[in-house]
Amino acid sequence: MKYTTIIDIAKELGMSKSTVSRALSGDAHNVKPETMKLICETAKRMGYQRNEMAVNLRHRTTRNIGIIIPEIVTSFFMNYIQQAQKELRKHGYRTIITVSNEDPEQEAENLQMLEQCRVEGILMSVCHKDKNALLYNKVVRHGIPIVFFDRRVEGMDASVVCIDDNLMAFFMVERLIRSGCRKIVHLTGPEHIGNCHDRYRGYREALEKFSIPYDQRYVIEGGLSAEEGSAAMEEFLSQGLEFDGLFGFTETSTLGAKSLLQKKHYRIPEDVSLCCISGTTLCKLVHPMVTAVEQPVNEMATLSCQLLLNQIADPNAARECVVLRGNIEERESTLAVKGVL
Amino acid sequence: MKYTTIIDIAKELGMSKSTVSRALSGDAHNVKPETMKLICETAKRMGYQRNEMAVNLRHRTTRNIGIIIPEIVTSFFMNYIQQAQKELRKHGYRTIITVSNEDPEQEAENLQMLEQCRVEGILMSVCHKDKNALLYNKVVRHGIPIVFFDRRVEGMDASVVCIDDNLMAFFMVERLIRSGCRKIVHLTGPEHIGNCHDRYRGYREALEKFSIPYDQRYVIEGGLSAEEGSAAMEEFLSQGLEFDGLFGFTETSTLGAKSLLQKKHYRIPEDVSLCCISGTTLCKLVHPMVTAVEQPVNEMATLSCQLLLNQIADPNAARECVVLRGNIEERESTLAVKGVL
DNA sequence: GTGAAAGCGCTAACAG
DNA sequence: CTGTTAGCGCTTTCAC
Repeated sequence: MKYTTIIDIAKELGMSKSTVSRALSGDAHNVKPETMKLICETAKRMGYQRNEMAVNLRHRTTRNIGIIIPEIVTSFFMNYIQQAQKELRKHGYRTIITVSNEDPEQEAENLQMLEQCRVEGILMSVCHKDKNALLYNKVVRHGIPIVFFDRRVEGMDASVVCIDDNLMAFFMVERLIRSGCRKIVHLTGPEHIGNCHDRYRGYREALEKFSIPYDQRYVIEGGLSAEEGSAAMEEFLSQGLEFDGLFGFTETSTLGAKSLLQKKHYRIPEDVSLCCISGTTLCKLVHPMVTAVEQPVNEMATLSCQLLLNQIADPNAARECVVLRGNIEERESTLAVKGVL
Repeated sequence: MKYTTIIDIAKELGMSKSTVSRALSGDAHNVKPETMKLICETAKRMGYQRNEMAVNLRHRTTRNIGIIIPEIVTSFFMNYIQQAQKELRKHGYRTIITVSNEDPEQEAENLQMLEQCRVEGILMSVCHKDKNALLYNKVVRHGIPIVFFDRRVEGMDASVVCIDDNLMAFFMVERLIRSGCRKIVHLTGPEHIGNCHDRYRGYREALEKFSIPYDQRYVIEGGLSAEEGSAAMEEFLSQGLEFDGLFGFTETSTLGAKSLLQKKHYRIPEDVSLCCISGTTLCKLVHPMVTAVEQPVNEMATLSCQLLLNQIADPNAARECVVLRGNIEERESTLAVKGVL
């Protein structure tokens, strides 16, 4: 397998590789139209494919952007990537996607790999709120701009795009309360994810607003996945406490909890008792049992790409911290029942 | 932003760049241990990051594998990527992921981009059963092995890993029939996706086995997404035909159809009336209303990676066509109701 | 409008 | 064990 090079083309046509290079990079100003046409045609005929490595090496720039996400099971990040890729491609950038699997070490490896591929900027959602913080700073100081999205990370010299977790959580819990819930379980997320602290605060603030006493037995770590959510719910149930509402951390863990409740033949007031913050299609499918805040994932992607590109264009551009607001999804109840657990 | 090069290190230590290169690539056999140590330390101190472009250019090989998938909304492909990436990384390969958005033109672009990045092989799930077939062949003939997965494509000189759509569909529909369904709607997929023909055949064969007359009004194109599935269901309902079961093409479109039925206050026999073939967590979450064949996505990923690596190692390795079998998921019914529509 | 030559950062013979 | 040299494929001055 031998790729055709500009030298092959030059030989074939008996001219210098410079001319071929010029023609192939569309420098109409410096090559006769007929030569141009001739070269392009033979290039096509010979199946020429420009070697990006060589170009990059020569140019000392790659048009590569790295994306680092913590997981791939949630559709949120998929949607993000989809949109970001679209946006970046428009500006002639390729994307290299890497997944850290919620593991800081793997994240560090990914970061290094991206540096070795000489990406010009990085879009990143961290897997731990501070474990790799020094590393991020090192990369940024080295001149590779990073834009953080979705997951909070503190004290970085970088732009951030995220949603107002605290406020959204407050809204959600407030809704539960207004619809009659008083004993609300809160499935939090893993301690190392910054956002869950903000949501927890929102939960407490909402309770406080309505003078509902806080009981820490109602707060339980529910992980990220459905399995974890389900297990956490089981753990909660084992305490034998009464409850009438649930506010979960991820959509998936919330659904996991719900499916456990169903298995145990709990009757759930379908339209209000569960809620979570998400950015996914999942909610929309899983019939109207979950009241959710929809994360504005497209906006997040577009914005973070823009911030990154700005910073690539002008390294001294001001860092920005954009806090987006989610859309609370009102969804009609299909089931008439609205009992208690 | 200037990256440290081996020359910088060589200068710093007053030795030749070859020695530095040797040390940094761990050639312990040809460099004195102390020099080795010295070099590695200064490299670290100076923040050296090997330039992959240069290495690739020199080596004339990239350790890059391209992945082309048609869409990113279904979790199936996400799971696939996750597993494939893990597998390939184990063997020292990077992955470049591209999404075609079900658009053959974009797929062609992706293919070209991957060639320009000199990937050593491609894992590919096509977006159209024949539109780019010539192109695929061209790439393969040029010496870049492709392994196709999940989506069928005919007449390629390449390995394929897929599931037995025909048989799985037959199983599913048979189950519906055995549980009492007689008027089964079939939401097929887009015509250009090869798999849906196999599933359609399975549907017909099952009907035939039980001597249930085929009525083409019960077969309707349901697209891929929830929205499409929902719209298709609406279209079906407008015909005013009775039905008591549904066999969908994708999990998402099936769920879309279900959510429409719910909105219209249909009562669905929760545990048997709907079914689809999928490879996702979605099914598991969406309480036990969908009987599904679980696509063995991990197996598919592992296998296709292996086939690809084999072919990279030995271009003349025989092409294989592996047909996997899905697992029919038995799921307990949580709702006691089991009425008719 | 075209060609000659230098060099991006690295590796791999070939000498010593 | 280490240094010298050539060259991967391409772009880009600088001449002509």
